[in-house]
Amino acid sequence: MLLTVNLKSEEPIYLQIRNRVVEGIASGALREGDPLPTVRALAAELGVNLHTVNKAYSFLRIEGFVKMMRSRGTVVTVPRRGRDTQDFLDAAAAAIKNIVTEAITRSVGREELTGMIHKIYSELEGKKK
Amino acid sequence: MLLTVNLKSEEPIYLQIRNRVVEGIASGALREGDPLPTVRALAAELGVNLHTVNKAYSFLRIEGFVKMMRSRGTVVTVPRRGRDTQDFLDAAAAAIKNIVTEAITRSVGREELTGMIHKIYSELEGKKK
DNA sequence: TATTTGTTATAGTATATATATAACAAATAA
DNA sequence: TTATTTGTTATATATATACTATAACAAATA
Repeated sequence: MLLTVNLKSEEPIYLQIRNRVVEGIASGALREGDPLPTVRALAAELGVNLHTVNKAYSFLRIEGFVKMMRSRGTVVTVPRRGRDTQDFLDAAAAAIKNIVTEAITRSVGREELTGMIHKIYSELEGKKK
Repeated sequence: MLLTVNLKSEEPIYLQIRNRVVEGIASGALREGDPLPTVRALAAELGVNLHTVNKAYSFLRIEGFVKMMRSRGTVVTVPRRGRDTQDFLDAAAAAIKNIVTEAITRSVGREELTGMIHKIYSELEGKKK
């Protein structure tokens, strides 16, 4: 199953679901128009509450990753470059600032961090066949 | 003042304090042995509770950034490479994975992210005179 | 007309963040 | 010795977030 979660993780369940969907889109496993499980079906499959899945899907909708349609279900939508992209870049810059700051205090060089970036790009884009 | 916080931010106050100290160490503004304000003094200066500052300092102590001594105060300690460094690298890899994943879905290239890394390294290391 | 599916509404539990007071313990200062 | 400083511990309260449990509603579909 593509959408799995770790109930013991300190990362909120709804964020784990959200991240799995984004990863699916990034790797090509999920494409424009692909249906996601219904909120009730995924909740039952994961052993969590309906509202937890609904929260994940609602976040994804706000971010432009899915389209929810009552009585029809939820499908994947690949976002185009737009205002959401700028929001992402701002958040990424803030997160990277924290990472780089601590890296410097621990004598971790920039090659080690840029290496992580290249590694994950390769892993995910490699799956896009 | 070096240690400032935004009380309206959604980032917890104790984490803001923690991050300001790490930034101070990264930029060279804070060095091994430098005293930090007492928990009561900084709490009064920022207009927050004593326990909020204590929580920030306690996290910094666990991470190896400060040494707290009852009746003497708290001083900066620059961590050396060790087990804490590996914990940091693991956390950094997880955070970067999330960033890269979303970047791919938004057609943001790796140069844009590695550029952010180089920019912040330069800004912080440039201050070290 | 019945079913499916997202949506909304309450309510309850647990945890995290922050505050407010108070008291304690150890080192230092007077 | 005594008083002060400073970190530490202990309660208690308030708010927000995460998650669960039920129930009902609304719109599209079968």
